[in-house]
Amino acid sequence: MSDPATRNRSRATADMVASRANVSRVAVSRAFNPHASIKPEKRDLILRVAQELNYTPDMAARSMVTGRSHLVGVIVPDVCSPWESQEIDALTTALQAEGFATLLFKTRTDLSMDETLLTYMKGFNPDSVIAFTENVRPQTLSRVLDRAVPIYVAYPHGEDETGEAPGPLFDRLNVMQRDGIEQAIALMQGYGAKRFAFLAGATHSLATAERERMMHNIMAERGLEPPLRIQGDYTYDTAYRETLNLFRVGEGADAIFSANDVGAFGVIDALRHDLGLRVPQDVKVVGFDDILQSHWKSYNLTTVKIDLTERVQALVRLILRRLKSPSSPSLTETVSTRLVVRGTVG
Amino acid sequence: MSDPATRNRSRATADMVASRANVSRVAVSRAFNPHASIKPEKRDLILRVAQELNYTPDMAARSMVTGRSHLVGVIVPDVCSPWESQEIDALTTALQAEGFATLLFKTRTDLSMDETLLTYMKGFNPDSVIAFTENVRPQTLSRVLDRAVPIYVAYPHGEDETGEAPGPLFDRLNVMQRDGIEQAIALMQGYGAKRFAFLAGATHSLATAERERMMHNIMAERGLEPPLRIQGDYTYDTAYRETLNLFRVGEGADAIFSANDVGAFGVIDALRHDLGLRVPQDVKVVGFDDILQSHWKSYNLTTVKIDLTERVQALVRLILRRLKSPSSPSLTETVSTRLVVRGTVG
DNA sequence: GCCTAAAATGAAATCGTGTGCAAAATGGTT
DNA sequence: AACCATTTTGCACACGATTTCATTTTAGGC
Repeated sequence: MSDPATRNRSRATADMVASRANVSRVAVSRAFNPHASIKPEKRDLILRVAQELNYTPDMAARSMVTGRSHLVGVIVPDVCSPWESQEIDALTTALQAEGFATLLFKTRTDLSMDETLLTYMKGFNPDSVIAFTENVRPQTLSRVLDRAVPIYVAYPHGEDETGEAPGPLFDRLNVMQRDGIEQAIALMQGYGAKRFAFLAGATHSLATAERERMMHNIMAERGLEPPLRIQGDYTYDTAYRETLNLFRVGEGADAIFSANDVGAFGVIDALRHDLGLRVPQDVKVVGFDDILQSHWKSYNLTTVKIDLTERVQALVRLILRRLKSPSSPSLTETVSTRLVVRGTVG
Repeated sequence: MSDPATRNRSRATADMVASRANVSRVAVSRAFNPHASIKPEKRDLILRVAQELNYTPDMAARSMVTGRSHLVGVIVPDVCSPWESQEIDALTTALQAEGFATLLFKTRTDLSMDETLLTYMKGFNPDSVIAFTENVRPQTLSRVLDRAVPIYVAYPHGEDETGEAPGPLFDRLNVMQRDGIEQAIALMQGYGAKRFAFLAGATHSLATAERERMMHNIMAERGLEPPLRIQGDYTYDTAYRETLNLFRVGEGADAIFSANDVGAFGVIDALRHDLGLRVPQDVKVVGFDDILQSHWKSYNLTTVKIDLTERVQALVRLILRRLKSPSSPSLTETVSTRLVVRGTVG
């Protein structure tokens, strides 16, 4: 009864496998490590016995000694948002393929609990952290987490109000937003748009700020007057409401560029179902992201596509490279954008 | 230089905090455990020093001795699916509030890699596992994972083709699908629907099977002839295509009940944009789930709502109760459904 | 100031694994 | 058969915490 193999009903350990296979515990460890040197027949035997006992190496114990948890922390404000859920989906798939598991955390929209959340996450020792949110500042991330953890912020980093740059330990994932935006404006202009409007995302978002700035630049270059501005927050409901406001109180527009697709849906529905305007005949609409819903016939949205596969692959490439050589200089990957033409312009 | 507090640049350990605060490592451990007995001033000192050193207890080390990883494994086929992403969102929020982190895994739609995935997940020692998928059979789950891990399958368990029941260790989360379905049929019938059709979800899905069975029962009770059947797979594209097929090749229908909301969107778009039929005047449509997109004006879908908050709270309640008393008899929580009336029936 | 019950303390054992290192086994050559 | 190079093996330690348990300190009542 003192045989470790039968002592306990809970998880099997390497010791149990060892005693059952008449080998040392070290051999069991080596059998599960592809690079370790162990006689092939011995490894086969051990793996067979391990399977019988339903044994799997304990990641927690393993991570203590190797220093690798095989966990990647992912921070998101809303898993429900189509774009974010698609990013999480693609990322989880890619990480899984590389042997990492996704540790998912949700931030609240207010910034109050940031540090608590990050501190909690830190306890799990993620090998890397990816923040799909602008609710957490990069500076806070790098302060709370240990500097040894590679951090990725899937948005333009920018400097915050303190003027402090994120520091050299941040690898960058650039999205060449300009290409797609330029194509979008050109297309709308080509179909005769005169009065442009920009539907902004959340106020503190750097991504929407960058998109807006580029739109201004491009329009100036083309001799167009600056666009009107609608303050949104990336949600359907706000986009809907503020579009009504623009056309009822304000002057209206004949071309609306939304900082994201979901916002564009709100714009379209407000125009069609409440204002009695036709899209694209009366008003042209372009979105940003190209989420799965954008090809649904009710919207059939012309939009600036960020290639998600390309983006996630670049991200994973950055992570793996950084984990392999933690002190190498800061890297940058660049992802392109391009306009996907559907039915909301002309 | 041998002072542990300054020895290493990486994560701070309890030892470093201890030596810096002139206390024993045990005291540090107790300072972070709310129930431990330690003099308040001492705890305050330790917590202050810990904060200075940016110390956080290592979950991996902690879990080895306590046996609790504070991880909950979540298995999902598609994070992008609106319903599932909303479930993950609500669940992650609820789990976070209870001190658990979400460990997210994606299954492939084919069943081939099941065991590999589960085995991998097992290595992380999740305290509990929730499968939002029918791609993994409960039997496989309980076989691969240790029986000590409470498993939740967020779908009707049913018996599989082997006739083997999942076993007594599964707590159950029942969804009272009948209430909502009955209301839906009554409403459609009240508005004069004569010829019903059911848009089924994926072929192997037990949830869609149950919905279909109930629809049949209810219609029989009301003296209605059995509905036509459209084979879908929960996706928009298939729903769209098969609806076209039903009306072009088949006889058509004037009331379509979809096994999920996304499918209903496909139905609506096929009717309106391709078949030139009006919803709800010519064809009435009801969905199932009530996802966030269902109130969008372009669809404004009448649908059977599963209360997500209620459902997730029940799930978390089950998990916590099971973790507290692992050997208590199998529990069942029940979640209601009800019809949300919008604009696609009358 | 003394006695007792309760609270606080720290040394040592423990959880399950990977790794450095020295010893042993193996295989191929002369 | 003796030699050397290479592979394989196992002991002992490390990782970073928690938890007994025996001991010391504190607090409270007389």
